[in-house]
Amino acid sequence: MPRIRHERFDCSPGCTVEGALRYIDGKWKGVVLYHLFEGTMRFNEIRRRIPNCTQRMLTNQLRELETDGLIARKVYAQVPPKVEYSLTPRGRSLEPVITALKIWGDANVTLVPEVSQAAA
Amino acid sequence: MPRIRHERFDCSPGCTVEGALRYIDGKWKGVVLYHLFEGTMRFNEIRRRIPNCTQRMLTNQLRELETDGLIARKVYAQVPPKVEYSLTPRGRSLEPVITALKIWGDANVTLVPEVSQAAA
DNA sequence: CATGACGGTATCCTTTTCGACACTATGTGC
DNA sequence: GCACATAGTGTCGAAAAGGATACCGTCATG
Repeated sequence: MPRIRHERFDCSPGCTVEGALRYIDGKWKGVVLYHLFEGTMRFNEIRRRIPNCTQRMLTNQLRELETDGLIARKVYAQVPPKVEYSLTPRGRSLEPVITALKIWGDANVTLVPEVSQAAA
Repeated sequence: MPRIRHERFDCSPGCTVEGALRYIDGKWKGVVLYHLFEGTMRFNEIRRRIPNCTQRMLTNQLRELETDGLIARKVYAQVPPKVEYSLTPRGRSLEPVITALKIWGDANVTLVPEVSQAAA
C-alpha cells in the first residue's frame, strides 16, 4: 500500500520545504535518485550500486518514487524478467536538490572507509 | 537521548546524499531551518511559525539540530526564561539545500489552503 | 487569588519504518 | 537434475518516530 507521506500542508510559509522533503526522505531514496541521474537502469543494476539496501527495501523505495511520479518503471514482457527504471521529468527536476545535498554531504558527512571486512 | 541518525556510511558513491539527508529529515527540521535563516529566534517565536508542530516535537527537533551542530542554543539566566536559537556556520551552509528544496516544493507541492476551520 | 507567558519535561501510546529471511516463476547453462 | 539469474512478494518482529496530554517553576498582570 503506497502510503501517503505528504498528506496535508496547511501550515505556514516554508512548509513546501517540508513537503519537498517528504518526497525524498525514506532510507534510500536520495541515493536511488542520485544514481538514476546517470541514466536508465535495471533493478539489479541499482541494487549493486547500493549494496547495503536489501531487495525488499529497494523495491519499496522504487515503488514509492514511482507513486510520487518521480521515476518511471518499464517492464519488458520477457522471460528472464527485465525492468527498467528512469527518471520522469518531475524526478529530473529534483536534480538541483540532490546536487545541493551531494555537495553539502561531501563536505560535511564523514564517510566510513570500508574497514570492517578487511580488518578482520 | 540524542539518537544517531547518520551512523555509518560505508556504501557506494552518492552515499553522502543520504548522509546529508539524515541531518534534515525528521518531521520539522526543514521548516525550522528555513525560518532560522531569517535570523535568531526565541523558542515560542519558532513555535508560532509552525503551529502544527507540538511543543514536544519542536523541542526534540531543536535538540537534534543542536546535537548535529547545525544550530546554537543560547540560554539567558532570566526569570521568565529566554532561549535563543540561531544557525551555526555549519547550519548556515545548508542554505543552498534548503533553498533548492523550497524552490522545488513551491513548484511541486500542493499546499492545502486553510479550509478546515473556516468551512465548518 | 487565578491566569497566562515562558521554555521546557515526563509519560503513554500508536503508527511507521526498517531489517532479516524465506519464497515465487521461468528459462538457461552445466 | 541442480543451481543460478531476474525481479520481485510475504511475513515477522524490533525499533524508532511521532502525537496527545499533563505537568513544572517563576514572574507579571488583572
